[in-house]
Amino acid sequence: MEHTLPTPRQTPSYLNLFTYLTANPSLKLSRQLHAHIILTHSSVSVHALFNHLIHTHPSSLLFNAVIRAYAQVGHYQQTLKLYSQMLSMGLCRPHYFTFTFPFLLKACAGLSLVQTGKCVHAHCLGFGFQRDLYVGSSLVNMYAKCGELADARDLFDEMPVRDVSAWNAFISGCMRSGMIRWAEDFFRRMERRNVLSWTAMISGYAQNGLPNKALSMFEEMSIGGGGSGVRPNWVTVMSVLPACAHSAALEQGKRIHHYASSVGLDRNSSVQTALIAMYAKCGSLVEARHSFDKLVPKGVVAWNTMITAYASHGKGAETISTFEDMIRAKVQPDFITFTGLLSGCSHSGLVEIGLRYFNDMEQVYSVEPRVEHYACVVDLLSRAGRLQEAKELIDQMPMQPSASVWGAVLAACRMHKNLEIGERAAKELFVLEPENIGNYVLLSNMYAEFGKWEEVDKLRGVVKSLGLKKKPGCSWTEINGRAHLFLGGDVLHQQAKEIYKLLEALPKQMKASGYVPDTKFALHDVSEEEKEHNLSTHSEKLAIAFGLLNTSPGTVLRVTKNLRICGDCHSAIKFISRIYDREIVVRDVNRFHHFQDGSCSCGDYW
DNA sequence: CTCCGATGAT
Repeated sequence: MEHTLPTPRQTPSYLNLFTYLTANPSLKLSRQLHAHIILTHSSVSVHALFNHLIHTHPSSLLFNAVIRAYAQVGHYQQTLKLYSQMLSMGLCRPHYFTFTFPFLLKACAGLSLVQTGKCVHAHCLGFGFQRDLYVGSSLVNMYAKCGELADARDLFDEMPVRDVSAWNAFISGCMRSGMIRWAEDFFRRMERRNVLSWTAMISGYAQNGLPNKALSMFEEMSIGGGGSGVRPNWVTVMSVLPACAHSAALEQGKRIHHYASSVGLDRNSSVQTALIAMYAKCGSLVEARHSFDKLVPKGVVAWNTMITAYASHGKGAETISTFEDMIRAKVQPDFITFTGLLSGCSHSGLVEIGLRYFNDMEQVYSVEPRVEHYACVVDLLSRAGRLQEAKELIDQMPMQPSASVWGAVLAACRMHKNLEIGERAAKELFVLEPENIGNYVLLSNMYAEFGKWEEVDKLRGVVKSLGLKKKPGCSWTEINGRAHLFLGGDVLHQQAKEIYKLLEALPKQMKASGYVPDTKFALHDVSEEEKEHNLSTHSEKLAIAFGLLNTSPGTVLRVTKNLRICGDCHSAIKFISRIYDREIVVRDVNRFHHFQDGSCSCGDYW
């Protein structure tokens, strides 16, 4: 009769477990220990037990069993440590290694330890496993995951037989290293593709900033791949949702949600978590919250997602109350929880509360502050205009300030028109990340605001000599499931005439109700009149005008911009929301703005 | 036994 370990509700005393396992030496140890690690979510008792067993019944079978168990639950350091311990005890019966090497290589791959991986590779050769299919796939995977694509390729070519896993391993390694073309090439050359092949491509596209390719690949898989019997699984769905989130493709996200429900994949908690994030990033906090409420039990990632969602939408009170709910639910926060919480305080101007959480995070919540948290607090102080305190905090940091820290200072200096500290921050940034165009643009914009055109020219020269290119601003909006993209000053659009007509009428209407265009956001040294015109053609305005023209009254407009929203546009959109009686949700690189009845959810604090 | 894996700030 098959013996089973007790469930966690009846967690055995250590002695019982020990007696139980030592009394049954013929039991399938791997399965038993594996089950125990999973059920108790802890390897502590197993580890202690193992140490006793190894002194009473030392055998390579026991080592292999535990190595396998640790590898399968992702405790890779333990996996590798046990292997070397085993060798040092003189236990190396080769025939047990058949199943061990793939696990060791998985551990090396997971930890990105290419040197250790090479050692294991040598052992594989030494024990004569170089022609084994699983060892071969595992080696390809190990080298590919560690970024050693040439070695991976050589091993792949040398395999006497290649199954679909070897192809998949190589493809996902290419994607991880950003070698999209190689991945595409191999994917096309495959004779047989399984669900992992498709998912590797989809997640690879999503993670390499090509959300549209990820989405079309998902479509192709669902329609074109359906014929060959490959259906998306929960990993596929979980991987494609960030692509919807990235491109703010709400309609497509809803369709995928619907698909997931129809095949029962929406019961998977990782899928549900990805749905929360997708809805939040597509601008629909209501649906995000709805998915969050349906998810039971909620893990730390789900809580983090909801907290961060509120933070990015500028809902400070909700950010905090969700965090407090999480604590009450006895879920241990992690470092991401605090980046969400602190940035939420920052976006909502809750300076004192944010500082209190920062002080409590280590003592009360046992989360050690990292440089990201300092960046959030520096942002919190700087945004509120407390630049001096921000500088003092930077001086007291226990680690080197990162680019994000100085980046927060620079952005706030622009907001508060502090050229002196801004120049200092920019100087640091030019050393820390000389290739980041954004910093030059930001400083240049500050010089422009101060009318220092010769400094603007100087910086422009620096940017040119470094060979950096300015990112063109663009905005897009989704109508009937199709995205419509606009560049600043776009005149090529089919409806350009109507769009410009609508926008040209705006200044008059606005001036009549007391609005003054803020030309400091037009950053070229040209006449005031021209500056006004430049402003009227910013991509976010074009996208909104297009939305007004093509949706029925009352429809919420959702616009996404690839850069930070412009200040003049911000005022104009507030105005538009009132005269056209529309709710307008704008997502920029940093956060969401909800415009309604002449005001914005950010309270002009951004 | 190997191949696909969600949440963060600036």
